[in-house]
Amino acid sequence: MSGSHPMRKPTQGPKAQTQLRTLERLEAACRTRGRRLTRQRRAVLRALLAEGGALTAYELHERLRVADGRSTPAGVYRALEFWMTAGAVHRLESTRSFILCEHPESPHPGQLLICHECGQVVETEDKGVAAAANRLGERLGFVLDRHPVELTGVCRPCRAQGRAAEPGRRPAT
Amino acid sequence: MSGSHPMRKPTQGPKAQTQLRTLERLEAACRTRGRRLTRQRRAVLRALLAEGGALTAYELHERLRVADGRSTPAGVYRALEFWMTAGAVHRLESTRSFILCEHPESPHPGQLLICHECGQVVETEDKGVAAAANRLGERLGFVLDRHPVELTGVCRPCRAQGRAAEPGRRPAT
DNA sequence: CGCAAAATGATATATTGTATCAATCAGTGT
DNA sequence: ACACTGATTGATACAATATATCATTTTGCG
Ligand SMILES: [Zn+2]
Ligand SMILES: [Zn+2]
Ligand SMILES: [Zn+2]
Ligand SMILES: [Zn+2]
Repeated sequence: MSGSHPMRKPTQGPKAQTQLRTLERLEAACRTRGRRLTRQRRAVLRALLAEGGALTAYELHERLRVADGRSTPAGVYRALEFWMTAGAVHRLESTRSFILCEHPESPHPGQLLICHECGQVVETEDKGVAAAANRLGERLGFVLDRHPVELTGVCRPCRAQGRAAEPGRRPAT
Repeated sequence: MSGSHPMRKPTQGPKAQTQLRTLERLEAACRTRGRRLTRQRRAVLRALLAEGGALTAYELHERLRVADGRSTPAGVYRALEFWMTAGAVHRLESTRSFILCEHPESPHPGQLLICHECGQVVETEDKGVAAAANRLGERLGFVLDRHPVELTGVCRPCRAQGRAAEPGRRPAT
């Protein structure tokens, strides 16, 4: 993930501040509900926050191993599973990576816009997309779940920098 | 894929007929354009057609190996890559599997509705979802590519059969 | 035919994700 | 503080998914 996209800047802007508060809230909520807030789980959450973007399980493992040699892939996956169940982390299927949820306060059918040039991810809660998807589901007899919808494309900065050839699939020419 | 979802019936209805014609058209188109239509590529396409649903690369490899012991995972992945570039096959990121495109005649930003109980996949070209996604992309500076959007949920038959507990994520209770 | 480009076969390896089970830890009641 | 109980971890092995490399074969073409 981060290795293959060296362009992403790990800014610590107001978004990170908001996430930090959210994180503390999440951790607290966790404790008071019988779920256990452990060293490893906390470490995974904080590593994702520090990164400010998506990381693969093994990238997380590498980072955690620096501070605590006992980290294992299995442990990282277990922690990720825990946080996904809690709604605090999303899995990006298209890049096999994981990212902090930006609105963990409330359940939400969201969208994840992913730039396949720089790896940037933006999370939204667009009513239009959600409604259209639900209508489509109804029409076809599907009850959609609330996993965020992944939309891939090219972000503005990447287009400006000339990366991003033709968006979309090449026609079979 | 098929192993984990024994409920899917491999119907050979009118859809399969349509796909067969499409397949022949695709194969012919391929030949006349300098792209080579080879034994292995044809075998992959026909295996997907015979299945009538999604298969993982290794499931394809197993099927191909029966008829031709020389099939390798690498070869299967190469053939899949070829057909995806040609727009004839879609990759389902959420299940790491591959499926024939149901409308390969024309390029399309489509949707793939995936039942996570039975593995059924329905491909659509819903204007509403496409438009909403594009509007969202514009608003955020993203030019979306044309990979189909994956929507997961539970299909009607599966809901009727009592499978499909609560759709969506459990709130962090 | 004889060449060059495309594709394959064979093999090795990288990446991503789970299973198992004994040891440890966190919360609970005494 | 102490022991009890179930959740969690550490350690290890392994399964599943995907790509890299390169010599050989096939294909299209002059
Ligand atoms: Zn979210
Ligand atoms: Zn970008
Ligand atoms: Zn399609
Ligand atoms: Zn179903």
